[in-house]
Amino acid sequence: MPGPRATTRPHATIKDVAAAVGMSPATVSRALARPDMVASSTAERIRQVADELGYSPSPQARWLHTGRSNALTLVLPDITNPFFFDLIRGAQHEAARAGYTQVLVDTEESAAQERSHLAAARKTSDGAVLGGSRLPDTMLGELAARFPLVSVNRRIRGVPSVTIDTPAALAQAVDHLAGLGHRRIAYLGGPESAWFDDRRWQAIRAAADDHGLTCSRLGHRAPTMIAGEEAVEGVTAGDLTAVITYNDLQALGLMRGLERRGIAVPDQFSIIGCDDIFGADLTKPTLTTVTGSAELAGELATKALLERLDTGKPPRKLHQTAPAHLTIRDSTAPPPEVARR
Amino acid sequence: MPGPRATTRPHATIKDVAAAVGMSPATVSRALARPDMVASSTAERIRQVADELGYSPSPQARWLHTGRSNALTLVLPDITNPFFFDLIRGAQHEAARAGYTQVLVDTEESAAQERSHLAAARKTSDGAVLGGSRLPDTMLGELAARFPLVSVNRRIRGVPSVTIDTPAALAQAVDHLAGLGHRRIAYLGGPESAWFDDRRWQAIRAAADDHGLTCSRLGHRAPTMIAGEEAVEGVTAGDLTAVITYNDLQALGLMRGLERRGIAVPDQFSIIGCDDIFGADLTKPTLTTVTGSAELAGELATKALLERLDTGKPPRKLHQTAPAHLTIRDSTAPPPEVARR
DNA sequence: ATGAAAGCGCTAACAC
DNA sequence: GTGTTAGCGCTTTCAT
Repeated sequence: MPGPRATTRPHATIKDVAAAVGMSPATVSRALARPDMVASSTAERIRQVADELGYSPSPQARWLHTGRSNALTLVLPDITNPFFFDLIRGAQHEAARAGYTQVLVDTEESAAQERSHLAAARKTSDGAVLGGSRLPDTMLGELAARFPLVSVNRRIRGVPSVTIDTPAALAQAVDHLAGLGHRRIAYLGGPESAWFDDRRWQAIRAAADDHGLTCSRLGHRAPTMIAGEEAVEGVTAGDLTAVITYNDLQALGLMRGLERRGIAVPDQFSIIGCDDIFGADLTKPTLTTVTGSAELAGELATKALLERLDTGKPPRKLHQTAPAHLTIRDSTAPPPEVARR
Repeated sequence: MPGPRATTRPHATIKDVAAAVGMSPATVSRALARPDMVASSTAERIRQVADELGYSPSPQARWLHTGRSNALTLVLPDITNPFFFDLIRGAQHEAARAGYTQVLVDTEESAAQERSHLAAARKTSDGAVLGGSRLPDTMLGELAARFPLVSVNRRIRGVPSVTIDTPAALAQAVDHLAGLGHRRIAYLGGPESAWFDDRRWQAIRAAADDHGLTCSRLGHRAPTMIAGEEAVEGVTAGDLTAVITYNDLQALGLMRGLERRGIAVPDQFSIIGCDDIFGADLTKPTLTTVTGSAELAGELATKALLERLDTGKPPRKLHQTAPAHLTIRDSTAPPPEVARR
């Protein structure tokens, strides 16, 4: 019985090619993988016949021997967050360049999903890049010992990582606000499970201290526009004149929320975001934010992963940093009390 | 010699499990795949041991017999176009639900890359969803005969497809403009290789005719913000009062371009986009545009692909349509001559 | 209900 | 330079 797959004709196999050229499968294998181990004339002939038959070796069968699938997995907490777009593209570029296929999975911010996806990734790919993992450090450390892993924007003992240096740029952001005359600012936090949340807060607070600014922390919020919009109450409750948010999505939401309340940005209130996602320069006012190349981070992470795969050892530079800087746009201005003078 | 992969311990195999429970690999295979073919007590024991050993069958080895990789490929011309984000997520959802892995590839608008990626996809996955293919119809038709394919937003003879019904919504868009009093409108075209470009134009022209509007076609442009911004000249050259663009990216770019020229949207000029991407409601003015669920389209396409895989036959409904509608925001208003009265 | 054995497509020793 | 052979992890007859 033909069965369900009868409609798609099976691929030509190495045997078909071998039969067609009247040689053994081994010779065909060599001709294709290591042409120098074979008479150049036969190599040529085999290549040609393989082409005619549309043959190319099956990655799966090859895997049995080599243990390599030539695929990498990119694990993301939320594909729809624009921040990840460039990361995806950077990683994809680098993977393709090295002849690897990229598998993309979205864990939808769920640690459980991340676990199961990683378990699957172990079987189907040679390694994984984790963009903002939600799993505990210990688990990631253990996993990384058995399965090549590179973490993006989260530093974990024993796990190679690439981190965008947003803390440095956030210090610039505070400088910027201080320079404008702001005295009372705050940080609108991200998810508790986000490794970077605390780092960003520390960087901001330290810089605020340097300038003698009052700086409070406005709890933990989801990294979404909705969450930013909902934060309006907390933001307007005190006597703040500026807020730095965990990410741009929050900043955009907050901006919308303030506008709806009739609070003008930046005249009455300044906002600084983080990530410089698509859309940050489309709003009115455009968003002052921290720009770091997620694309570069994706490239570096994949490169590190590939290095690990090639050498079998952790990459030379275990923890890498990609630069970031403050991009000043229109959502920041002197606070009302200064502007009025 | 240990070799490069010495650091990662190999997975437990079916043999390990078999040895651990003192039974044959065949029984283990059955216990896991068809528990009903095995004594329930042994099935239970095997499952438990497999768990302890962290064993699960290798997809690659399984592929040798079944010819199935349990992976689907999603082929996109440009990952960074926000339009595709929801498509990605919808497809991913559906794939995950059915126990499939999703492989994502970005062809960067290149037909050559698309070809080579599809060739690779044939080996590594069971089928592919094409989001806006740039390949000729004939090639896709032939390929689809050998490899399960579903096309999104492009209808091809013999290839199952899911199309977002933007033409219907664009007719609404023209109605909307006519209702506001516009008499001379235009369509800013997309890439020539985009199947939908002509369809959109036809829909707009037909609707314009119905209303007795003058409607011109403003050539072919890349589906990017830059291209939209560059189109300002052409748009302002005539005596137009409104433009409908191929997609939102162009619309956003055009809006920016007009603003820079001091032309007020919507008071002096109305703009309607297409896709309702992230950012379309962030701009000021917010963008009137055509909203269609790319997520739904991704889901439907993947569902159709899975049906094809399960039954071996083309899906019941070869060509599906996902609804779309006009979302009226702030980038459209009566033209100056009407407003003045 | 379970086991033995063959074989999927390919590669890598090991002959010759 | 090329062929033979064994075997990767798994499923599936075919026996028992």
